[in-house]
Amino acid sequence: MGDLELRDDLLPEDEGEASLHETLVSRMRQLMIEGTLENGQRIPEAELCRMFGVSRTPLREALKVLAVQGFVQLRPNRGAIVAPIDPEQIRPIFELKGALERLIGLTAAERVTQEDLDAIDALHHELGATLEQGQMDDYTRLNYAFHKGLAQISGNALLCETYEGLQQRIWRYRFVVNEDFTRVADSFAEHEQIMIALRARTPLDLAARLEAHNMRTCEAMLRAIAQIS
Amino acid sequence: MGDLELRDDLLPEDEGEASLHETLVSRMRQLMIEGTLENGQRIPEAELCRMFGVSRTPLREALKVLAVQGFVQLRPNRGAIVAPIDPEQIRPIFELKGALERLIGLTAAERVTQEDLDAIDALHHELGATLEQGQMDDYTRLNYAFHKGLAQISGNALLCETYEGLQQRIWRYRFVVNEDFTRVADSFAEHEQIMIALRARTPLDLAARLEAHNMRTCEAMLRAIAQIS
DNA sequence: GGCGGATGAATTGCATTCATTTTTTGCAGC
DNA sequence: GCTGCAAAAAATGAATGCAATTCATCCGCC
Repeated sequence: MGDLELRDDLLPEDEGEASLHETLVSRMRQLMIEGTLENGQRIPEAELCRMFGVSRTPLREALKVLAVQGFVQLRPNRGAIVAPIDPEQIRPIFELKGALERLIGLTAAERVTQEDLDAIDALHHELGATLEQGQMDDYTRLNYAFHKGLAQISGNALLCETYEGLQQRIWRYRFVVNEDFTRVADSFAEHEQIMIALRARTPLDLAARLEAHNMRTCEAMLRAIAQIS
Repeated sequence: MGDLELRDDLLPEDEGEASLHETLVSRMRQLMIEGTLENGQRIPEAELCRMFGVSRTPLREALKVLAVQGFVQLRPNRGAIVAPIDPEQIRPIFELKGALERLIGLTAAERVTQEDLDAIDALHHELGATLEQGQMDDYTRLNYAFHKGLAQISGNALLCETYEGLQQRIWRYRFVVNEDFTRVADSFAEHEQIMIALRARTPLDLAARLEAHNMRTCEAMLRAIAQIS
C-alpha cells in the first residue's frame, strides 16, 4: 500500500467510452446503411453474435432498438429482417423531412453564429472540391455532414436527433441517386443558394430553399428507383 | 381423426396479440406518462420485475426502447431514471411539434375525406360537451385523440408516429396546463377555428392555425410551470 | 464531530440455459 | 413424382447465473 497511484479517471472523457449496447446499435445500423445487410434479408441472431463476438442478450437489445428506429422489422417468433423500404415509403419520409428542413431553415437563419458560418462554409467548399474531382463517395459523405451541420445550427437537439434519424433511413438509397451525376451538380448549385440565404440570415428564404432542395432530392431518388425497377 | 376441426386462425386478428415486449414498453411508458413514476426517479430493475412479473431480460429490452423514445435515461452501470424533462426541454419539443403540426395541416386539408370530417367532428363535439360539464380529465383525453386524429388524416404513417411520440413526451405535463381553465376555453375556441379550416380544406390556413394553437399551448405550459416553481 | 477510505450488499451487464415456437427434414400414402 | 403429415432440428423468447461495477455502511483518523 506504499505507493500512491495517480488516478487519471478524474475526467471521464465522456467520449470513446461507448457502451457495448451503443456500439452494437451503431455498428448494426451501419451494416444496414452501407447495404451489407440487404433489404428484407433475414437476420439470424446466431450469425450476428459470431460476427460481433457477443452473446444474444445484448444483441437482441440492439435489435429492439433498431426496430424502434425503423431499421429492422421484428416478426414475433420469426426473427428480424432488415426493414424493407419500398418506394412508397420514401415519399412520406421526405415529406416529413421537408417539414424539419423548413424548421431548420427558420431557426438556423436566426441563430447562426459566425463560427457556424465558417465551419459550414468549409464543408461547403470541400463539397465543391470533391464534386470537381468526381469523388462521388466523398461527396455523399460530405453532403450528409453538411446537412447535419445545418441541423445542428438550429440549436434544437431533438430536432437534430429526429432529422438524423430520417437522414439515415434515406441514406440506404443514396447510391441510387449518386449515379445521377447531373443531380449532383444541381444539388451543389442548390447548396450554393442555401449558403447565400444562411449568410444573409433570411429565415423564410433559407427555409424555402431547404424545402425545395429536399423535394428535388426526393424526386431524383424516386426517378432513379423507377429506372432501376 | 374423424372430426374436421374448423380452424379460426385464418385471420390472424393482428390486434389483441401484443407481445410481451410491446406490452412492457407501453405499460411502462404509461406509468411515466401518468406520472406514477416521477421525473428523475430511479427505476430499479428488480422492482419493475416484481411489478410486472417478468424477468430482467425482457424488462431491460423495454428500458432500452424507452430510452430511444426519450422516456427514460440510461446511465451506464448506474441504472435507469425517468427522463427528467426540465422546462428548457419543453420549448424544443414544441418547436419541433410545430413543424409537424404545420405539415399535418398542409396535408390533412388536402387529403381529408368526408368520413374523416365526420369522425373528427364527432370528437370535436364530444370535446365541447366535456368542456361544458367541466370534466377536465375527459377533455384532456379527447384533446389528445383529436390531435392524433388530425395527424392520421395526413395519411403519413411516419408523421403520425413521430407526432405521437412528441405528444406523449409532452403528455406528462398536461395536468399542469389542465389547471389553467381559461386556457382550456381558449384552446377549444382554437379547435373551432381549426375545424373551420379543415372543413374549408384550406391548407395554409389550417397549417397556420395548428401552428398557432401549438405555440399557445407551449406558452401556457411554460407559464403554468413557472407559476409552480 | 466530521471526513476519507475500506468492506459488504445491492445492482447492473452480459453469458448461459431452458422452454416454446417455427422451420426443415423424412416418410408414408396417393 | 407429388402431397400431406410427423418428427427432428433450428431459432426465438424468456429465465437464471455469474462477473463487474456501483452504492451503502462502517470504521479509523484528523
